[in-house]
Amino acid sequence: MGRPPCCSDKVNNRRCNSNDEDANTSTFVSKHGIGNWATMSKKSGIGRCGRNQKQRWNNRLKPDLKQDFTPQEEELIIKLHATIGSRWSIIAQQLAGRTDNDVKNLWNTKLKKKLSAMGIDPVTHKPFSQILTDYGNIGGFPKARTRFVSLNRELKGAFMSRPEQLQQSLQKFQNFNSHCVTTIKLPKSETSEECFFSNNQAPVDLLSEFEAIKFVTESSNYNSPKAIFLQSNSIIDCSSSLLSSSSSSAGSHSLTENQVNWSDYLLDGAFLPSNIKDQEDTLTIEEGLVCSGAQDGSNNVSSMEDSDALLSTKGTSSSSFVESMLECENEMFLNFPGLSEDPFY
DNA sequence: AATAATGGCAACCGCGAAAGC
DNA sequence: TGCTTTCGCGGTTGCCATTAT
Repeated sequence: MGRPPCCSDKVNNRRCNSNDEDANTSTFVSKHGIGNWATMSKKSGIGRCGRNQKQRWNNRLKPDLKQDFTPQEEELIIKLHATIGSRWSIIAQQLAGRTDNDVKNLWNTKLKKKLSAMGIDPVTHKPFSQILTDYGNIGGFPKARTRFVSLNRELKGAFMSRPEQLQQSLQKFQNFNSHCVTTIKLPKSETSEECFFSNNQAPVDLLSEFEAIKFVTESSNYNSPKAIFLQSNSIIDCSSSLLSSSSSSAGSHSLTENQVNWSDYLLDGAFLPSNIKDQEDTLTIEEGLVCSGAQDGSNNVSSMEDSDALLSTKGTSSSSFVESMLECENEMFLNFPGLSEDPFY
């Protein structure tokens, strides 16, 4: 009847680990490899729960574990967290030699505070001011938000267990994306597709694909066409150091190669002041590209002055754009029926 | 110098899904 | 098919070192 119990003896679940235990575990693993930890616990005679032994091995004893996080890794963690939330195991798999526990601890002890200090909510990756604004405006577009949650639930399985299916889905999405771009008559920059997909790229760059899905999701959110035109360059290209960027405020929009584009850590183009966001839909696609710096394929974001200048000279015809986006959205849900499902059923 | 507060890291624990019988 | 256990994951807690008062 069922498997034998792993460990029910709580007495042995001590919090401390001795060097002897570690050495014993390492010896056992080197001899027998990694397998049934409950069995290992018994055979090794350590007297610790197999589950704890495994945890100890994975988190501390494994030979390929690294010590300190680099600024690039920190940035990647922030970016991935902004996209998929606290899926530490998935995030950790993108960082060689890192454990989910390490990533989680880094986030809780360092990165969360860092973002908060920058005025960015580490949960939503929006500025606190934006959250306060939203708080007074509850009831916006729950449909789009629900879809994003649904996406997150599906991501793990899609990325971790069915790579071939993922490639197929990505190809489908790429076709859809191309069609969508054509539909809304988007002047396609040479790098725009490469940013999100590469047909020959293997293995799949997880961050890029997350960005792509985020791209679709944002496209279905009616509030920010800006996000559609932002280039999704590699995080490594984006900046060199989060640590050295304390001087780059949220309002900084003119970036050099080594500066952090803090809007990358936000969702839904949240840095835009509400008065700009409200008028944003009135931009034409071409002007949107100009605003986002996408026309030249660079990662630079144009200055607020530029945006203001454009906004001040624009008309108010937004219906064609909205219709285009709705059309794209409908087609997207035809291609990806799962997106329309309620995440809790 | 003593004590309290804080921060960082490692381990613990509960839950849900998967797997074995 | 149902029960039981394992496994993976993520949130929480405990411990220790450092800093502040």
